[in-house]
Amino acid sequence: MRSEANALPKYIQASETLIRDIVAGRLRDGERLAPERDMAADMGIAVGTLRKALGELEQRGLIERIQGSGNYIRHQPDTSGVYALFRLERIDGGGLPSADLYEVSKVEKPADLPRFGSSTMAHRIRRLRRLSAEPIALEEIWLDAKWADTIDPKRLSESLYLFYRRSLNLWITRAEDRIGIAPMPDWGRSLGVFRDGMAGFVERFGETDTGEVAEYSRTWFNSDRARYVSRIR
Amino acid sequence: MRSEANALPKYIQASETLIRDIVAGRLRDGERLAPERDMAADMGIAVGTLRKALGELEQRGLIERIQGSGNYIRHQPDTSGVYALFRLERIDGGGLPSADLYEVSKVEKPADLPRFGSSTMAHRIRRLRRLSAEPIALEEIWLDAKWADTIDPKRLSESLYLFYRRSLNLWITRAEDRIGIAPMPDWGRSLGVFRDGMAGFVERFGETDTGEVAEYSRTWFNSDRARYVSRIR
DNA sequence: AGGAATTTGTGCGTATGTATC
DNA sequence: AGATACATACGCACAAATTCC
Repeated sequence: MRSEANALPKYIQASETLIRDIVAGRLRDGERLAPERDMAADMGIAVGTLRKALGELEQRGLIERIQGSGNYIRHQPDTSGVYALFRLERIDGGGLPSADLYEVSKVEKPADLPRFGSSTMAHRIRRLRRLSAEPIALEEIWLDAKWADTIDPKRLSESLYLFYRRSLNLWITRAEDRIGIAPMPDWGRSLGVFRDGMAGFVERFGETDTGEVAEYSRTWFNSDRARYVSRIR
Repeated sequence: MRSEANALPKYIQASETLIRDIVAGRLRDGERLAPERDMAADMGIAVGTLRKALGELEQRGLIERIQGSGNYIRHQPDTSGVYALFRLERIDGGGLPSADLYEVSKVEKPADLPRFGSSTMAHRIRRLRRLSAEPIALEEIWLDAKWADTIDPKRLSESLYLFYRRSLNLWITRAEDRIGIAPMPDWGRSLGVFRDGMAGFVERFGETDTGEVAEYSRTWFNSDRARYVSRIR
């Protein structure tokens, strides 16, 4: 029973409203939501419909539902949120991620680059990755030129995905990583990440909500100091 | 409203009944289930309750629900379902997984093994992993002895996780993988997986629904032939 | 081709169980 | 122990997609 033709189901409208409120920061981490009956009344929908929406949020890990207590926001914007896509950690556990910018340039996509995106040009970003100050990886990101004419290196100080969202309105929501072994790249010598020899190697294809591949990146990490972590399900 | 004290919710009873029927093969792949109203009547529960159970099955990928048509079994016992946790693929893409059993033994957990599970003993399973017949990895699985007194190698022919479920009633639903580089193990020489040198290395902690770590495994894979793939979000 | 029958999807309201405060 | 709040369960009505005749 939909109020308007062609409208999305109410439970999806409700969940998307709540998701926007959470990621926009209007609802803060740890905060308790209003009781389900009150929220449902406010939104003009039935409790069962709202509960279906809350179920979606729970699945995404945005809220925790505790019987007899309430529904609580679970959203750490600076760890799980922005760094959700960063999968390297120190062998001795954890570590706070940071990055030194090393190069930003706009170039023709080289022939040996995997195909992605629609433009023939791409921005190439090279960074030195650190975990708790220790250099652990070299990173080379290729951003399809479709998403930006130019990139101001001054604005790249923080998380790259944060920059994508804030400055380019580009939301990378999915990624496919392929992990293997490869020799470290020429441009990375003398940066103190590796002594020599082989490195852990991560290829990433970053996708938007629509499945478009906007970004391709390669990361070489020192497997003596760091490893790639994947949590499944 | 539960018919008996301490009983599981009806929707969980219903979903578990259906799951058993599917994995036991009583319901075959592609088969259409009876209409929801009929099934609910047969099981003596309300349609909404049954639908919640069917939602669980859909999430696990065991059925496909098509509006206006019906609910269909989707269960490829040896591909997507059981191998959902297998993350290696050939560099040239895909490949059908199989395994040769190499050793099964019950041993005291060595001191250098990471801590997991409650028992001091563990079953050690060593396998050669293939993708489309080509050897690509060595695998060493440590299953906490809590879950089985003995393991019959004859029953280990197929998927390990299928064996866990069917024979041990153990459901591995989550895992944490850590990927790096390591030298291949001594016991793996002469199995034709590697020429020499370093291998991709995957450590896995397999968890049950309750978060208990039941299994720890190490996999060494030939990075010339295979890579680890992680799809995010 | 088209309409009727079938089947799943959405939405509502209500009653009761159970965990938390 | 009582109040509050989420969880389970039921039944019904209508919408939307598919199938059948």
